[in-house]
Amino acid sequence: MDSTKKTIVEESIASKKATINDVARLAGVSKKTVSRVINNEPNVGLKTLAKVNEVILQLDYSPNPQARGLATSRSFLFAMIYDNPNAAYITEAMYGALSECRPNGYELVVHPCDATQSNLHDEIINFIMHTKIDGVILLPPVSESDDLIGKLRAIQCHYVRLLSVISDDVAHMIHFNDREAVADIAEHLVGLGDTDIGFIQGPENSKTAIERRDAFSQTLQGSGIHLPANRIAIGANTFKSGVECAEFLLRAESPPTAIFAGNDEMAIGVMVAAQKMGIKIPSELTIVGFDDSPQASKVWPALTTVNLQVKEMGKLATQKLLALCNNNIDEATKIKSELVPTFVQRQTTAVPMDAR
Amino acid sequence: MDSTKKTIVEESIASKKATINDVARLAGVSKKTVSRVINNEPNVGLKTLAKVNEVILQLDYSPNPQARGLATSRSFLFAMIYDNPNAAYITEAMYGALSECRPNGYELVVHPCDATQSNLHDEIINFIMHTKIDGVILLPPVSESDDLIGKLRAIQCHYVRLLSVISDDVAHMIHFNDREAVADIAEHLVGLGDTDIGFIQGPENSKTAIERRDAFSQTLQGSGIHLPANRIAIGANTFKSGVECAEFLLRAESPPTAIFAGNDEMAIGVMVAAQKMGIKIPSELTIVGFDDSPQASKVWPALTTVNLQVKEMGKLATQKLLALCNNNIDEATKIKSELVPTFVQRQTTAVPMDAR
DNA sequence: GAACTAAATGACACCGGTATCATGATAGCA
DNA sequence: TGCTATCATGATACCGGTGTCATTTAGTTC
Repeated sequence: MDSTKKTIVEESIASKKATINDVARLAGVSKKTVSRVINNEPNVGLKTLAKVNEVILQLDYSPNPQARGLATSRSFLFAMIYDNPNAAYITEAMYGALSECRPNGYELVVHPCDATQSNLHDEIINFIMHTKIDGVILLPPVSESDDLIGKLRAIQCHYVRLLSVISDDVAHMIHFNDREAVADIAEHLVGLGDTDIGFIQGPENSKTAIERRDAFSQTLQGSGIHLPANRIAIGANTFKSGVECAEFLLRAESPPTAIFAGNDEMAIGVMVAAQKMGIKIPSELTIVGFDDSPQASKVWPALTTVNLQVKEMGKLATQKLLALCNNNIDEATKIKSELVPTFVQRQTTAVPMDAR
Repeated sequence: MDSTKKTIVEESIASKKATINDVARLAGVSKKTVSRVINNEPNVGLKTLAKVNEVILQLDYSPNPQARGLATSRSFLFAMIYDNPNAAYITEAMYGALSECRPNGYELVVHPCDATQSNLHDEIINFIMHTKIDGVILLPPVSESDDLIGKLRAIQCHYVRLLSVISDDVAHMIHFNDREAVADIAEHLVGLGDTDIGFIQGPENSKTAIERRDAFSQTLQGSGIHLPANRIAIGANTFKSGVECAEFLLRAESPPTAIFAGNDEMAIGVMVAAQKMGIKIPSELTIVGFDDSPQASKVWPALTTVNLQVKEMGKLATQKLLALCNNNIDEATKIKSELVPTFVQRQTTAVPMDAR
């Protein structure tokens, strides 16, 4: 009764969300003038500006996104498109993106997809056409497809891709310098005194995976260490493949003293495989991962890895997207587009060779 | 040159997204009739129906969501609101929700939030008002707040909450039967022969955490086992607090032989703490978690836990939300609203007491 | 075949913004 | 003082759908 009454009152208050006409009437101007104020258009008198802003505040007015979208054929929606099993990676990127979306009146729609799907690209294009998404952020590995980018260009959809290899102009890309990070790892291992090192790479069709392998091999080469083919195992960036590849490498007659896995998932697989086989970490086997996933610091011993700064990437990508949507390509170009991952030393590389 | 030309042509083709007027003209009917067809309204002639559908297919027409939204004051957007550090939980829930959103023409917006923020609820309400979100899915623990629900009701926003404790009508809630799952765990431990058991609970202000503790304590009681206060440690559902609580419990003069942690994060913390202290799992310490997070199967030994079926919850919640948005409360009520988590035995509980 | 009912369809206003263009006001300058 | 040039503002059409209500068409009934 009392509560019912209160609810009704509250509803009636809440539901009377103010429109631009309400603001215009109360401020004694036309709705076009209110529109000017909302969009920071020039040529509004100072007194008018103040009055309109006052009324906007008073009515807690905010423009109807649907109406605005209809008039301008925009949706004020960005989408994050990913095909990536790493939940932490995704949520981090989302946090970063949202930190820029919200203050600029955009919302973020999620669009996970299945890379094995044959018509994947068309499905994505369809999604964008039907929802009128203003721009998309592409996470690796789906960001690596130039075919998809071509289709996005064709429908004039703004995009920014997160990539480990430079393959677009800087206005449309955030690039994390994998080579440099991988070099750090190689040098770290060399510094520990390891000379017989195993490597577990990601899938063959991933540019990132190949890039990491080549950078690793080349840096080792620079220190006079050769990475032979039988020390390379090809995984699928999954925990299970990490276990399998580790078993393969560690079952060799004289196994390597260190293993670098192309991502944390696989590195943790290596740890589990080693522990099952009774191999002590790090005194008998040094392990390095890549990603700094949350699990890396939640295993024992804690995993040495590389932090990709995914949140920061999501943030920068969104800044670029916002610039692109305002047709300000210059600005999009100026925004930082390269991040250097940071090396994170933990316990899996804690014992130098001469102390083992 | 050639490529430029091609791009322009593609653009011109792509940009001429058909409108309802195009369909109407080509089908020789009024746009209102097309609207009827789109919305499955009754009273459309069979021949007309066929013709319109044919043209729709031919033009690859789909209605403009902004225009539709403006006319009906809907946005065709759902939001997932969460304040939960567990990335896997979130992405699973998202997958489940999306599997229902997409076929029904809805998109999913993400809205993480910060529980420590003082004006959290108002911020959420603001978000919904400004974006005209049609309905929200609330993940725990933010789903536990009745204050927030009251505010949602006041602005007439549809919602469905994921909860471990029944505290709403079934049309607005998916309930996972924690008590039953916790009872399974308690019985499992008793079955192993453990009688001295430690418990790490989540934060005091979480209903779920309290629920789990009470259910655990009561089930043990039923088997004649008492859970004394000094065997209970209060954590924060985080890895770090799991480590700390484990250290507290295991440093006792005669430590428990088994520990049940209120979630996997903390359970993995227990594992790391035990391993640091040189305690063997499971031969010297039995451990059980709760959540079946991806990590649970990626630690060694693999963690015994409980699978909450989060994806399924996201799916069911969205089904209810769709029904609610169609003002079909009956249907929303009928959709399954209770899930029984499934017990997942792995290696951390592999050795019965008499074999230790 | 007239009268009546129900089904099928269309005309038109409307949702809440933006874009275009016209108009009024103000200031600068000859 | 008169005449522009520029700034400030408003009138009105429009974006692409949906809701209301009037109208046409087809089907019954007697």
